[in-house]
Amino acid sequence: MDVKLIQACCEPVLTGSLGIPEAEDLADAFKVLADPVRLRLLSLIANAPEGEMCACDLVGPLERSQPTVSHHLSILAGAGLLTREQRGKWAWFRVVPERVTVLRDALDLG
Amino acid sequence: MDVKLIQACCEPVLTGSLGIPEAEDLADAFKVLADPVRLRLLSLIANAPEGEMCACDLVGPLERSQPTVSHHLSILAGAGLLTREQRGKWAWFRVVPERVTVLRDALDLG
DNA sequence: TCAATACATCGATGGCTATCGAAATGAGGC
DNA sequence: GCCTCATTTCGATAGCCATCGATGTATTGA
Repeated sequence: MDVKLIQACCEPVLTGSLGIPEAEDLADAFKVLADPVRLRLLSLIANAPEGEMCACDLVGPLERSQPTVSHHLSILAGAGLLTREQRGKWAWFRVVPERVTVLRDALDLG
Repeated sequence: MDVKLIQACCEPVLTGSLGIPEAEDLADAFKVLADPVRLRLLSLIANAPEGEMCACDLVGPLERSQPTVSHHLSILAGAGLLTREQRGKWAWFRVVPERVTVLRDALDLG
């Protein structure tokens, strides 16, 4: 995947005319959300007790191989939807709600 | 594409634990938005003078072939994001804002 | 009835991506 | 310096999807 940082780029889709580059950026951003494994990763991490989770505890619930989970975590982090913090040999992830808000705002109505 | 009707299915991603089927439905819905041509179609139609546009006036601005535009219009209509009305030999499309809202709500924060 | 226009469908193709096993990287502990 | 464990990266594969040309269908007007 084309892991590009999600940024506010434009008026909401329905209230302003969307240029070609803006449409491509937005489409890339939605592409990150267009996978059930990534949506569940976001959900699991956002609802974790301390708002964070270790990668080691994410493989089980998702029923995917460890490399696959790592792949999706890296896409989410690359888009800025997750932060990654290394503590010893474990990697801990947190959701960045502001990034989700950017996408939500793109769907605002006039 | 798996053109499935977009429906409110679940708690927002970040405030409730997302089950497997709900995650798949949501991912399918975001997949519809994850294409620059479809985003520009939504934008063009939503910002048209009367809130509607004829398919014949959409091919030009998009710089895609007529079959390709027709393909994307059918995916958007299948997802319920557009309505299609046939008038004589022309097909007119309108945005259904409530469907967009369903996706926006899925991105609400706790 | 015929030609022209608008749009959808079909079939094929090229590119992208999710997935996995295997190998590499890197951090702790002994 | 080794060994182990967590994680990432690599290479390969299978399936999906955007795209287009060609064709089919329907409507309008001459």
